[in-house]
Amino acid sequence: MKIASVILDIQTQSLDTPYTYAVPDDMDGAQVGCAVLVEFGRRRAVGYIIAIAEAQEESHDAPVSPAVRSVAFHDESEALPATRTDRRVELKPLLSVLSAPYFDEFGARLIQFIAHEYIAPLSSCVHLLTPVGRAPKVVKRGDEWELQKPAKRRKKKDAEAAPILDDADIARTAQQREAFDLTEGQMQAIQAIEGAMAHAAGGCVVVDGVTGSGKTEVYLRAIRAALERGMGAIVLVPEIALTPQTVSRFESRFGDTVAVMHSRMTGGERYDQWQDVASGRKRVVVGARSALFCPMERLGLVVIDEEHESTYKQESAPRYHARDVAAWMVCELGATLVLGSATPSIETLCRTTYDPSWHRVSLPGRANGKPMPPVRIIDMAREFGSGSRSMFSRTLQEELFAALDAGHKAVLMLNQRGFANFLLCRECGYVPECPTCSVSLTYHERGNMLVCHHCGHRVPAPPVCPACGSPYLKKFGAGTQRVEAELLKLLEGREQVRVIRMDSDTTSSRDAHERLLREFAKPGAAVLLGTQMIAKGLDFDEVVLVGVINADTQLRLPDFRSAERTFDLVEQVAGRAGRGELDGQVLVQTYMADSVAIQAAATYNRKRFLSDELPKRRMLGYPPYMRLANILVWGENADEVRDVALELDARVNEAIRDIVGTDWMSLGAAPCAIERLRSQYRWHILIKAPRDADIARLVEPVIRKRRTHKRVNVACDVDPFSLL
DNA sequence: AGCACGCCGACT
DNA sequence: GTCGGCGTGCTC
Repeated sequence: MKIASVILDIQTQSLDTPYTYAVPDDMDGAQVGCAVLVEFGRRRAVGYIIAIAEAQEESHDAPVSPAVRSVAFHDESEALPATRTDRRVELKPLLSVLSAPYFDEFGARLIQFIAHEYIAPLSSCVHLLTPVGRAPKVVKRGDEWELQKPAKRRKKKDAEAAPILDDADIARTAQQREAFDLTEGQMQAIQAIEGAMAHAAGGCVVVDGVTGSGKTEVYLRAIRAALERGMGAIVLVPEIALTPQTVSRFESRFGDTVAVMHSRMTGGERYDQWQDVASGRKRVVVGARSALFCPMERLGLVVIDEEHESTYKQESAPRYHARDVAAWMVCELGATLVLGSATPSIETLCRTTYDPSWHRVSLPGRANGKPMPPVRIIDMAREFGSGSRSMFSRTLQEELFAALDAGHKAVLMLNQRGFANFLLCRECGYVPECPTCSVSLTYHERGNMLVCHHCGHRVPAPPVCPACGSPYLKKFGAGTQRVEAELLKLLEGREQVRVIRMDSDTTSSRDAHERLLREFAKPGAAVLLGTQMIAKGLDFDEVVLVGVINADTQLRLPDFRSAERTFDLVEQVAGRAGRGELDGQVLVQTYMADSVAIQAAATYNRKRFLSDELPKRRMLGYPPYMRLANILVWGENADEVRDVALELDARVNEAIRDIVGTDWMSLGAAPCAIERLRSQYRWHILIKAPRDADIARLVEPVIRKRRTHKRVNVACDVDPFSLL
């Protein structure tokens, strides 16, 4: 008889462990990766098989067999005392198989790796590998348990008839489409990648190339090399860079073997792509973070573009980092990882210095041989001192007019959406705050509203101070709407200049992003004004001027990565200028003109930035020298949240003392920087561990072995990106 | 999560 | 004497 290890699709901490079921002898198709229907207690549940094994029959004369279940999949035999539950002889049988396998043995190991590494529920990790919205469910109808199977989706006939092409054939076609003028750096990068592929030892190549250095061409050739070896490839790009522009570069090289996966597609569209990958019709996947988990056979290459981007870290369970999961996957599979960026993360740069299987190849020049545009820092404090009150410095105004009058384009970036940061009463100092979050509300010109950027709460802006009745409510700080308004005033008399605003308010509809960029791309003078979402990927030859309105908003955040993010942002946005024949220039306005992050970025001097930043990180015990884990505690009741946090803090300190020792430390329980979010009070406990530490070894027992509290939630963010 | 078992208060 | 409150514990 066979037995199956099953993860139940019930989202509860106390049930988040594999259960063992008997596979009936006459049941067909029960394999690893299948969804199955099981009986669990008095109810029914959907589960997923993560292992199948032959049951080891115990000797028949033993009156009470010590449990068939201890044929364990995990070695629990020595750890478990002989309790009453261990005497169970009968395993319940699987009731039925609900699907073809969603994943294989490797997928099952991947699920368990992520659950352990990120201390995440197994069931949430299973769903990384199941197609969205296609998984079966059971629901209670009255007192009956009813199975809901998603309707079978009919595929377009032509797609179904499409032949499965040979990887080598696709590679040959792709090779014919290649133009043969690579730079020295590109050739070195491709050599390094092919070398890593030949070793098949899970190597990583960091393609450290300035913007415009031709990283995409390197990816395309690496993919071709993978296909030549009969291997598939996955390319991850940040969600916002997943434009038709990007995708078409891959499609024009590899044709219709390219699948695209991102969150704006409908469930059905994504399922079609998922099916095409599973069936082998698509051998190249381009997608956002979650595309890493598509059912690719013989995966040989993972490319992560803009590797430093925070979008690769999932901010809800399982809180995995796609780069780090990909690194594990390629190691296990003997595949190759390629990380590309103009500004690789400090962790990645550091790893190339100590991990012999990680290599860095630098592409120091642009593919077209043009120099990087000069960057000028404009000290806004001095500007204000000399009498200028505008958010556009005089230099920026002059250069903007010059560029636009010549019929060229400009990009202006700032960090803040909305119109103003906040309202402030000049008589009593009152600042309107969100009723459910501990942050001030942002003023939006459209509809005269106050909006919370964390929970979306909206109220009409009060005409007078709600606290004292004073009419003197001043709008402080500049958002995209306000800059747009001022810009339009500045451009009076230049009506032919198009102004396009791009922020999350104007790009919320399905194809808005693309439509706005197309509008900007039309011939003639235009200004693209936007938040950070315009800092990367944008590639328009006619952009001669890039202006950063406020380069330091990021720098002021109480976050250990703020300097790195500022450096990255300025470097990335600078790369938008002068990409074509025309010379470009970059103007960076800041009130912190002396900061090393901004000065180093303006001179493209990463070495200088690192020599300032690394000693600080080392001294304060932050990555890349230490690993972080942030235990989050939240709930409606402030006292209960605090009590749970303090209790966990005690457990953490015990565990550090008893399990790991003095090279770990905890900063103790403290309220989060944003103390309240969506009516939930929030505390956290920050743990610092050695860089190569197994975080879960300490934190997992603390989190999983605790009695669950009805009104207080606990989660752990391993390798957090932000500590807010 | 969902359901049973279990031991104490007010009702057909 | 039963109905039912939600505390505790178990589910392969």
